[in-house]
Amino acid sequence: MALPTTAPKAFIQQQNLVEQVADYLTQAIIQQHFLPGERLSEVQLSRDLGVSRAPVREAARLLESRGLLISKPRRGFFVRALNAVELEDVFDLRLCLERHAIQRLAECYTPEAKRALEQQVEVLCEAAATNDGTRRIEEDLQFHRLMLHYAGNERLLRAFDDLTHELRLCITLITKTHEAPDTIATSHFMLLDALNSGSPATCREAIDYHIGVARDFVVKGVGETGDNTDEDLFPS
Amino acid sequence: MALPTTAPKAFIQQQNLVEQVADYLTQAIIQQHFLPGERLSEVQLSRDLGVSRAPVREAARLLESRGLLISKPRRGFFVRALNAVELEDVFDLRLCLERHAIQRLAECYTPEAKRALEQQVEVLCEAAATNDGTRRIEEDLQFHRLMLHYAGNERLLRAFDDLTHELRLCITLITKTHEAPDTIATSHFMLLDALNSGSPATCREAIDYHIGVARDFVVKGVGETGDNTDEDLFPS
DNA sequence: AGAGTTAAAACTGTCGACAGTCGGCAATCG
DNA sequence: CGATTGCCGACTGTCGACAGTTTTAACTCT
Repeated sequence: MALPTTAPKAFIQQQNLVEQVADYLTQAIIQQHFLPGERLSEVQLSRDLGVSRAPVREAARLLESRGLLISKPRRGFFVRALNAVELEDVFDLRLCLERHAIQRLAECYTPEAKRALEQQVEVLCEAAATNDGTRRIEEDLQFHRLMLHYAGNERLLRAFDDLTHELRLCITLITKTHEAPDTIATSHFMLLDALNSGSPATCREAIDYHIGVARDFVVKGVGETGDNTDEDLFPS
Repeated sequence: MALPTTAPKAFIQQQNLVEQVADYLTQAIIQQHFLPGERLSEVQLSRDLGVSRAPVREAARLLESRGLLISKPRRGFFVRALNAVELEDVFDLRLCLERHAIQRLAECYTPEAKRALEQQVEVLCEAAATNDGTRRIEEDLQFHRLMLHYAGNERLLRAFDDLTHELRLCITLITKTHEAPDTIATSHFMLLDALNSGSPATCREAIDYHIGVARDFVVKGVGETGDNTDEDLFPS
């Protein structure tokens, strides 16, 4: 009963309508087809997508749990908008998670993990040379995701994934600004070197610097493009 | 699937049906009226609660995002069961979050925060003297929640809340085991002392010790009561 | 003309129903 | 007697509809 390694299920088993709608909404929000604070009409969405409202509602709840949408009772779902404080909080939590992860990883830095991370840095450098801002950011996030993965704590990885959804919420704002490919490369090689050294202190320094740079970059980008400090958008 | 003894209809009167169902399910799961790995039938739940399936489905999705349920396509929702590895991961992430929080808190330890935490320790000590295991644990968690709260990062607090839902999944298993009231008290006074000292190193030591004790306590409790290592319950 | 009031339109929350699918059971075949 | 195949029941995924509420727009009065 052994199946071929390449999953044939992918061809046969079309995924749920809920997941399809969720994917569509996620992409639409990330690509700013729906602007922050904008209200999403269930009926209009279901009409546009050719499905009923039930899958749309469930998909919206899914995205709400991921922090991409906010629901107001009897009002519907709104695209989440991050203000400056929330953005700081997101990066602070990211620092918290990645500090922990890199130190755990340093404790059990297998050759496999080393190889995977080095390969991903190569891919990242390649992407950094292009003009595709979205791809640069995705490959960057993928590198960090790999770090979290090889740190060996699934729950930690899930927390990181939850966070990246919110990151993507505003990160497209800065895809236009072009960070120098060299900077990106060195920045990540520093992390690899720190892992090779095996020193917790060095790892911590490296990740602190790395995320600090990323935070400044995003905060600056959001500040320039116009931040969303409208408090009405964020009911408790 | 035996219906919990508490009258269901009484719950369903006031706010969002979805949230009411979610609260009901949460309580039922925490109080082990639904056992880990057990399947929840949408139709039966909706019949028992006197609502239609839509709110039940949405509530189930909510609980899935909180890690209390797991959905299998075309099969339905199952009560999440934590195996030993996942439990370790949960406590590792908790350590990560609380380490960060207590150090942030030490940086901005206002009198208000100090007072609130001291008061909560009093409440906790009072609860520790009783035989109400659930209340002991809730007051304990509330103390830690306050720490996270006064650390001043809403997103960090949310991550912690997400985690506590999973903690409660298995924590009731040990409500019977009775930790000495003195131990609980000293354990938390240590944290207050560390915060008063203002030393990051001391804070870190205190929280490491504190959570280490809690982890050992829970892991031991789960090990005794019978762990759920059934891999079938955890599809990717 | 502007502010307040009221009526209509649109939308969300909830419901019951239908169809496709999954798991189990029995009958059949080797 | 064991394995396989076809069938049956139960359940999930999805849909369209109704009721209550919110928003919008028209309308009246000053």
